[in-house]
Amino acid sequence: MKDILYKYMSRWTSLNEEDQQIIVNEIRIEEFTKGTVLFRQGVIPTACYFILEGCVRQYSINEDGREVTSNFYTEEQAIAIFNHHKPDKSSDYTFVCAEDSVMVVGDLDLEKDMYHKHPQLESMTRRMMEQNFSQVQEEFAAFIASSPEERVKTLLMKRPSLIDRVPQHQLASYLGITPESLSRIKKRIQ
Amino acid sequence: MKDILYKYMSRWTSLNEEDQQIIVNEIRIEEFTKGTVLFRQGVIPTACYFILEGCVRQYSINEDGREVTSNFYTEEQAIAIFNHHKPDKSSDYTFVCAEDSVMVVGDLDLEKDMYHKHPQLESMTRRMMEQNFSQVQEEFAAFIASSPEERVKTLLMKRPSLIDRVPQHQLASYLGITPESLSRIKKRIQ
DNA sequence: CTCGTCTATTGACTTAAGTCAATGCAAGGT
DNA sequence: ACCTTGCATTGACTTAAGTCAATAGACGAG
Repeated sequence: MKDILYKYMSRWTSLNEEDQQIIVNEIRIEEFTKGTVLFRQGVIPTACYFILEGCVRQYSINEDGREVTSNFYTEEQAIAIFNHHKPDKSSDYTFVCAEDSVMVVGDLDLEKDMYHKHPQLESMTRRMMEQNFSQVQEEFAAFIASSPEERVKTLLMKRPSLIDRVPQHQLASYLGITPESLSRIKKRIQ
Repeated sequence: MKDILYKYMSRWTSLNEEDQQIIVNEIRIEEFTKGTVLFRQGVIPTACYFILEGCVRQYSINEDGREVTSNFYTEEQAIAIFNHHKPDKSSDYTFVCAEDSVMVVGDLDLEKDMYHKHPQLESMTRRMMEQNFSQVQEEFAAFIASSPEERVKTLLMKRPSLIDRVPQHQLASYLGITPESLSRIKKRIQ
C-alpha cells in the first residue's frame, strides 16, 4: 500500500528516497469500512485524508432537510480543504466512506510541526493544492456551461467507474438533477 | 493604494511591519484600462494578479464558438490559479478587465526566488489559497444544489454590486442561464 | 444629428427537467 | 421462505428555462 504513496510523492517532490522514507514512516495509514463517517457537518475536523483505495462521499443536509451530495473522492485524491474561510472552521459537510477504504490520515494539529520539520512538505502541499484547485475550477466552469444531459455525458467520460461504485440517486444529487431525470437521461443516451 | 495591501497582509502573516515593507517594495503595482487583456486562452501565463481596485472577467470560447463567462474577480481577490493540472500549463481562459483596474502583478518566474527569500510568503500564499479554495468549493456545492432562480437570488445576496458593474448577458452566462431567462427571473423576483 | 451596433426586454412556442405517484426489483433480516 | 426496506424505473402531468424572433433603448462613431 505504501508503494502507491512513494509513487505519488515522487511525482511531487525532489526529496531523495531517504527523506521520503522518513516522512512516510511518520505517516499514519488507516483502514475504514464502508459507512464509516470521517467527520460530520458542524464539527471541526482534526485530520485530513489521502485516499489510497476506496471512495468517500461528501454531503450536507440543506435547509429543507434534503441530502445534497457535493463530491466523491477516490484513489489518489486528497480530502484536505474544509472551511478555511469560516471563522470557526467547522465543516459544512459530512464525509462518509462509500466503500471500504484505505487512507493516509494526517493530524491537523501536527501540520505546522511537520512543515517546520520538513520544509519541502509545505511546498509539496502547496503545489498539490494548486493542481487540485485548478482542476476544481475547471470542473466548476464546465458545470456552469453545460446542461444536465451534458453533465451526465461528461461524468461518464471522465469518471466512468463512479456509475458502478455509488448509488444512482447520490450521483444524481452530485450532478444537480433528480434521480428520475438521471434515469431518463441514461436511457436517452443509451 | 498600498495601504489596502498592508491591511490585507496583516490579516495573513505574522510578519513585522519592516519585513512587510521589504516585500511590498519588491512588488509591482500596475493600472489597467477597461478592456485590457491580462492573457489569452491558449497562452502560458507569466504573471499572477491581486486586485486592489476594479473588476476582471474570466471567460473562454467553447467548441461551438460561444463565449462562456466563468468568473468575475473584484477587490481583494487573487487571479493566481491557472491550469496547474494541464501538462503544458496553458490557460483555458481569457482574463480581461471589465473596468479600469489597479492590481498587484507578480512575476511567476520570480515566484520560487521570492519564496526562497521570504519563507513566510510561501506559507501566506498557501493559507490564502486554502481559504480561497474552500470558498470556491462551497460556491460549487451551492451552485450544484440550486435552480437558476435560486442562483440569481444568491448572487444578489452575496455580490449585489456585480449587477451594476457588468453587462447582464455576461452575468447570465456566469450563472449558467440565458440572458432572456435572467431578464425574466429578475422581473419575477422584482 | 443620424446611423449602426450592442444590449435588454418581451412574446410565442418548444422542450427538457421537476413533481408526484405507482410499480418493480434486489438485498438483508427474521 | 417471507416480509420489509430502499432504490431504480416508468408514466402522467406541470413548470421553468431554452429558442427564435421582434422591438426598443443606449451608446458611440462619423
